[in-house]
Amino acid sequence: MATTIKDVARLAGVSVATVSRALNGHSNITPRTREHVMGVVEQLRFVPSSAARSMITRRTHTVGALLPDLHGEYFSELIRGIDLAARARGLHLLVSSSHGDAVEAAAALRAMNGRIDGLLVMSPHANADFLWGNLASDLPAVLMNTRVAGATHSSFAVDNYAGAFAMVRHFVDRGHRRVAFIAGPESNFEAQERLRGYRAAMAELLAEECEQVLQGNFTQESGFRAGSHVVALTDRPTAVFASNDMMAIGCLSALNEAGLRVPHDVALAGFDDIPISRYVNPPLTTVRARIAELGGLALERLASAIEEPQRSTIQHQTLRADLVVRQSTTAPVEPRFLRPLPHAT
Amino acid sequence: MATTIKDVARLAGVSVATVSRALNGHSNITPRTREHVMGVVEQLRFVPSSAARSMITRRTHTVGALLPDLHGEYFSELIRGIDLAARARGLHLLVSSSHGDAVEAAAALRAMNGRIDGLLVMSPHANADFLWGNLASDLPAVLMNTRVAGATHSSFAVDNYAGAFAMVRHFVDRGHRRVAFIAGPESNFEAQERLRGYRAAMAELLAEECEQVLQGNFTQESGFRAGSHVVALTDRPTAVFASNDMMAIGCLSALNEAGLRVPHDVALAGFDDIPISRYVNPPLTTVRARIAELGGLALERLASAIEEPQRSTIQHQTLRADLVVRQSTTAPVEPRFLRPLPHAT
DNA sequence: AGCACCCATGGTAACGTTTACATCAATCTA
DNA sequence: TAGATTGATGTAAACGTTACCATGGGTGCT
Repeated sequence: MATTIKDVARLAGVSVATVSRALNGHSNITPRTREHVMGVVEQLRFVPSSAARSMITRRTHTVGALLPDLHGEYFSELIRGIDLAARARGLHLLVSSSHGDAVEAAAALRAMNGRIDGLLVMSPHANADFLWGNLASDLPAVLMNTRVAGATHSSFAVDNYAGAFAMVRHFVDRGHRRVAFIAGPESNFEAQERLRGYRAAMAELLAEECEQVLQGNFTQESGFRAGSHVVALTDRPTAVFASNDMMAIGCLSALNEAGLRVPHDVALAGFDDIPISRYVNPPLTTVRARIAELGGLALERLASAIEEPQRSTIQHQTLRADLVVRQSTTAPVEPRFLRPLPHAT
Repeated sequence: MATTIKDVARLAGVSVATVSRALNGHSNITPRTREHVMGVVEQLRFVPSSAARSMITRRTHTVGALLPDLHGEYFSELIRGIDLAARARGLHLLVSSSHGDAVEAAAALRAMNGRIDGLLVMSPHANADFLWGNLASDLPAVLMNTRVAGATHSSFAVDNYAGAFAMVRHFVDRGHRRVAFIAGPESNFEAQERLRGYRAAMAELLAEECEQVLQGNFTQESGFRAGSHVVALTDRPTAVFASNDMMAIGCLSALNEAGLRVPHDVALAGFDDIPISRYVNPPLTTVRARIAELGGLALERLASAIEEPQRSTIQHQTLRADLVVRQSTTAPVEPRFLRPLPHAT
């Protein structure tokens, strides 16, 4: 049988209220009494039941994270950012991912009800109806890289559109004309935005050229397939812009296997700047999405929305997505002649 | 104000007990009544308070995961495996990571107390004393790749020792004599085991040669540094065995920048077989650790320990770690000759 | 027809905390 | 010195659910 606050009270010779006050650091208690009580708490290795506690305080000190399929460094970065910020705030993190469809995601959301004080959402299934239908109306929530559902929730997003646009501009600046694009999953909001940025840039900067969009789903494997496809094209593009780094790496592998060298034969770029991108060969030009920061900021915002619901207003913040130029798009120089990389941080 | 079971009972014209029975699928209730009640539940969008529920049932339907710093694909794979298995069992997942030291980890553990029905542990700080001192004695726990603390908890582990041994044998079979090793963090149990495997194999298979161990901490960056170091060595090793894939990839990058080609000039291998390993250039020879499977198995075991504590015995299971030979250690062939050139015309 | 039994349902006591309110001693003020 | 004030502590009522026990209407058996 677990020890309860009553056991502590009895052994310490005080009332349960006093124990509670000691535990919660209330001011109206003698330091002497507090020490004494805490001593007994230590002795009994007592830990208050968080269930009972959160039943009455209506706080769980836990936030949920509704995430899409967890794959690759993108998500370990995201979770890392969230977890770090959560720990700093003394919040626990309940993760839920891998929902095949909206029904599953909805079920996951329902199941979280009552277990969490707030919710971070990054889900392809998340739209206005979905959230409205499955979220307790008074549950603070912050959206990440998700289709903004009216103005019902705060949101943070990477500027996928501008990032993609900038990348195309980079290619154009370097003289490329035939720039292919490897798209992400159609249902994914980020993928859509990146595609939109690509299309807009192509239309504006290379009006005479046709856009060329290859299918992909953000996995390395799909990048590999797209890469194989690029190789076989009659009018081969001189540059390939994969809409995330994982696909770029898969694509790179396919190009290499086909004997094409990057950037000599084909320039290649990705999106996200996951940590590994610096270390592939050649180092990958990409757009820095600062995923961990995104997660951290979203959590901070959520935490303050939880702490003072009245003061917090709905805000939408967009994080700059900066171009990170590395060798996969720069001059075809033998690696051995390159200077040490000026590593951007 | 949130709706409670009483509101449902009142509106449905039944007692709270009946509503509870309907919700929990008890048998002693008329289908007709159940339907009626569930109708009202839907109508009111009622979700039972899990705090109140777990207070009386002493079940949270949540498992905790105490993990080390989350970095890279290793952890996204691990979490993915755990999350998938947890979802299948209807369990929630509370993650806690990024603890700088044992004190922080202990605090995290304490804080989880009462919130979880069981715990998965993968932590460099976890040893017998640590667990005994901070874990409620009746909390089921399963260890993953962690120093086995007596026989107090079940555990799952990758056979790091055998995997490392096999990799050295692979190098030796291919004619290498000077095989360097990039170690992981000293405090990390897996790193220790891999190092031990390397040392044993060197002693047994290459008795005349000296082992050569370079420092590392499992990050790409440390692999990069180790790689730079390798380049500068007077008696350069012909093979480098990085004790995880991330470091291998970082090392590869350093070797490339220095103008050394893999596997032509130096053979290179990693450990883990994270998904990206297939897609680097050249594809990385490694040892498959099946991380996601490990996480899934550990969760399954934990779940059954939770469900029938009396029947579950303490077991230690070791997962085979198989060699995966790719091009980073095989014949020095120009990539361009590996496949017939598919001509783009 | 009468009796025993079953089973759906209702009433209510837990579960372990926090918190408003009551109490009481001690100190301060006039 | 008496009354007011402060501040520490105790008492008990919540919080929302489940589980035990009681109840009573219906069914089956003799």
